Amino acid sequence: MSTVTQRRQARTDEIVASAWQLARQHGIAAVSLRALATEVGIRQPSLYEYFDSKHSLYDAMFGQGNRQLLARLDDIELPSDPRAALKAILHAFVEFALEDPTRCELLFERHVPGFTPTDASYALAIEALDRVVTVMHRAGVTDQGDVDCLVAITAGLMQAQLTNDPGGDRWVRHLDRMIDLHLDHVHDRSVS
Amino acid sequence: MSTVTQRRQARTDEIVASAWQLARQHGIAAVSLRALATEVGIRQPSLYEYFDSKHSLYDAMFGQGNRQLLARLDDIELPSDPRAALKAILHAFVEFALEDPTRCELLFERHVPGFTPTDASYALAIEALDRVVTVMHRAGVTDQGDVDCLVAITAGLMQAQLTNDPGGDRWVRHLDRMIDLHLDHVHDRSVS
DNA sequence: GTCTATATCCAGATAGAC
DNA sequence: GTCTATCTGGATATAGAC
Repeated sequence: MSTVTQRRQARTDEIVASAWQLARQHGIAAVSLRALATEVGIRQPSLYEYFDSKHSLYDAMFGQGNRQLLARLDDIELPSDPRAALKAILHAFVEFALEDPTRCELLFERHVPGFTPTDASYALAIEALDRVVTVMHRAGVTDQGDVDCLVAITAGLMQAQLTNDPGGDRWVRHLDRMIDLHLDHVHDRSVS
Repeated sequence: MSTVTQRRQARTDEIVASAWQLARQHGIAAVSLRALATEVGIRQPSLYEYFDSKHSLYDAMFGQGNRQLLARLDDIELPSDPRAALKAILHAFVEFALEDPTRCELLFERHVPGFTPTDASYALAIEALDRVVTVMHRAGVTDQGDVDCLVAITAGLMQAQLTNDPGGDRWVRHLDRMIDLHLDHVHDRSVS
């Protein structure tokens, strides 16, 4: 990679980082290109050297967030016990979501009116979900309905936590219990 | 109530109804006072005769939505069996939410940046939740953690349904099964 | 690649005549 | 109670000089 390309990439990364900072301060939907340019230390039109539109800025943020999620899922060492492995990966997912509510807004909620990720960025989100589903399969959760339920339960606890008590654990502390309950349920059905 | 007051109230209701209509077309956050005035057939500044600010318009919508929810919960005939009653009221809740995604956005999600309901309106939301919790208590769900879980599970299924398949039942069709599973779990614990 | 300047459009809110 | 006119501020995006 040429030095020019490197510099450009570094600048782009810096802009995205500043955008996240603004988003954390005022909400993901309230990021304006004016404020972003000020934050970076350039004039607003100069941003168009790096992003075709505000939409493409959001897409870059969406992609980066999902790459962070994938990296996180890569980092965890999955226990060999399938049930423990499922707990581990779902915990990692929830922890990732809770540690940055703003990132959560962009990645998992619909807080940016009119924004839809490009296919390339969306593929990253699909891949992350796929990894979770794979671990579910290994734990014996093969029925699509059961997968849907477990995903919804995890998301429900996470969402309630984020909305009502960010930083606390009133809801997410029940995650393990809910996973056990559901896995037992799935297992009981398969043997009967 | 005087005729003048009646007329004024009728006009106010009409404005709120038009606001809901616009919200359903373009999203709850995209309601503008200009478009609203056009829809009603008056000029934009005239809206301030009925609402002090856009915030207070949202608050009126929030209050109306919650009053509709309370009316719905009043309407259903609760079975005498506590478990059946819980299923009935949670189904009513979910059905209410799914039949109008836009109303859901304002009542249960955070899709209006900067909007927080007044205490009076928020009290209605609390009352609705209280009614659900009361039925939970009667079904033996007395532990706050269990209440939180059931609420989160219901919301999780509802949210997944709304986001991924509005109008369908891929997620919400599991609601009864999840309620049974959870109630059995609560009961097993209490006898052991 | 960054700038100044500007186009274009939109928003919520207020003043004051009628 | 409704209007016209306007204030004030914001947004994204583009043109073209340097």
